[in-house]
Amino acid sequence: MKILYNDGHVDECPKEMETEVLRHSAAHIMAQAVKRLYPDAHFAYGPATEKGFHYDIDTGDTAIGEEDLPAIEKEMKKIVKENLPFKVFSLPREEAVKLMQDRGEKYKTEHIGDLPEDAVITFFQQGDYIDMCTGPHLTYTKALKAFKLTTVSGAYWKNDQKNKMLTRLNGTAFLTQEELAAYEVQVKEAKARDHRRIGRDMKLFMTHDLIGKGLPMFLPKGYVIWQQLEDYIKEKERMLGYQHVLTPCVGSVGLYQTSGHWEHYRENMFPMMEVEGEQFVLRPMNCPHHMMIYSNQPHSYRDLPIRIGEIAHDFRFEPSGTLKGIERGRHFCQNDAHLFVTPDQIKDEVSKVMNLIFDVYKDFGIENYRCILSLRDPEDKVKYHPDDEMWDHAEAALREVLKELGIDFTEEIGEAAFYGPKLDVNVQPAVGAEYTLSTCQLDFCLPMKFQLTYTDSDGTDKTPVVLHRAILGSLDRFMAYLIEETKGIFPVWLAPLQVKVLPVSEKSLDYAEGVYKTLRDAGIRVELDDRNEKIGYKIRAARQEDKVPYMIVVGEKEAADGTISVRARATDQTEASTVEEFREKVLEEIRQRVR
RNA sequence: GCUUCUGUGGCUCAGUUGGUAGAGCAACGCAUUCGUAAUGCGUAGGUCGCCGGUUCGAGUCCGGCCAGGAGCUCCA
Repeated sequence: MKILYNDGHVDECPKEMETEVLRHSAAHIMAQAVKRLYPDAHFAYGPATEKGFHYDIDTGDTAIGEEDLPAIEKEMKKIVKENLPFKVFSLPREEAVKLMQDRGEKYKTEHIGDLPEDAVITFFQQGDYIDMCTGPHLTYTKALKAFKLTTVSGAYWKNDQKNKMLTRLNGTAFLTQEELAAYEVQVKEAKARDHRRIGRDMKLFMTHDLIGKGLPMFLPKGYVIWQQLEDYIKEKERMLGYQHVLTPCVGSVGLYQTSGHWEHYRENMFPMMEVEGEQFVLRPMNCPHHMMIYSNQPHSYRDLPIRIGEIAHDFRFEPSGTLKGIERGRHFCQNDAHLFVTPDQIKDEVSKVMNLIFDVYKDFGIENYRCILSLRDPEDKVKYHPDDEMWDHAEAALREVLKELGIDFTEEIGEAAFYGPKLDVNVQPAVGAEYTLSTCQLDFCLPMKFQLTYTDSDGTDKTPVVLHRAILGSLDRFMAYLIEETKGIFPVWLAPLQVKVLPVSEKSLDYAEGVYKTLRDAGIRVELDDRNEKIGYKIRAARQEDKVPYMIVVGEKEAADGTISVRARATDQTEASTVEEFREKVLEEIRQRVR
């Protein structure tokens, strides 16, 4: 594939750049089509993305909706067929500004103003459409062979909420029709994996208007998984010296004024309520409560580190547009803990937290994640606790530990908590943007605000350092991720239903009941399908609806020789066993948490 | 919150240019007692998200609200 660079030369495109160039050119061709159909449209940014391309457009008074996409797509096909050549030219700044102004491109004009003084301003043109752009691009429009417009959404100009909301037209393009078709299949499969769909189909959780938006409720089967996760992580934490507490979901406004949350995050909290002249809020996080637990009694340096953990209910007034099933709600349950440590224990404790995170990921088979060191924006003195020395120290400490542990990470400016830097572990869900699963945060700030102390070896009072950390993040979100990773086919120890007993006919019902009771009494989550249906039907239901790991088929044959026929969901293989053997096997799998 | 799209029985969907609702699966009943991915027949179930408007008449047109999807912003 030949491509045109902004210095005018044409060259063979490096393989790894082909799709990106293609998509970027597709964005230009889409813009050209839009300009033909909507002459008053003004264009902002139109990049290639990981999944396709988009262009942000100010459509003036005429709205472009999804129903308009076919017409735009048709016009694009026409442009492709016209096989227009891409041309490139550059202009001095003044002339560039004039060209864009003359064409009514106010966003492009503004963009020129943001470019550095010495920037070479280049334009790509196909037919009568001219776009300010650094390229490179295709050489002819006919090279765009496989594309599709997908959705219309909105995006703020320069991604700033204070700016105008533009119309974002989204599409995707591939080198071949086959790749495009494969992509469409993949999108369909991702939708089928969406935790919201599986959660409803498998009756794991529900929502209802009368309860309120962003407030999912866990149903019996979903709560089974929840409880397993809770037991699992608490056990891990106990082994590492954590102590668990229970604190209320409400706190006084004064508590959050002390912590600084009231000043920094009041907008994201449910509104204050007043009773008997006292003011309270639903808590959005647990740090202040745990600070108060620490300060309940004096501490010696010998007591540290102290690790306070809680499976804690929190409430945050998330904007309605950000809510997403159990991945992000207005109520959620954090796997939270605060570690109170001396300065020279920081490294050791951070590395223990990171090891715990990776240990847990290994247990669940989570492999696709990335680590981010979230730093403050030094310019932003409002959002972040103003103490540069503290910040430099904390950020350096965290960075050093990560390097020592050999963890790959990227740094992101302006992503820190107001009280300190974070190490976030992010994952990509089936549908939508990536999110943080686990976090470890270093905090020199809140211990000061709460005047926490410990007595050091020299008899003086010192301020402890606090590590905030969440391993499963919120149980809700972790469960959402697990649902999507497993497609609802959970390992035995997590499965809401572990075994289903399927009698071949009512003749073998008595024997089936005996098998059922043996397993139930051993603590195995088992159901008996005593419906008057054929065995094929019951297997289909157990597979598709329950996604149960083990199906036990019993008929007259089994009843006669006292065996059971075990069919594994994972392999669809059947093997004979005795109920006692099977019971021990399953119990062992549960104990071992076999994946 | 913003832009945009969507909203028909538990689920998946049909419903032509406005004339007072259909299917499959699930549920229930009857028959069948049947060996590893759907036995047959039958019954019931919806004032088409809610409210208002236009019209002789609205699931179908218009407005508002609610909820959901996609994305943007945000996520202590």
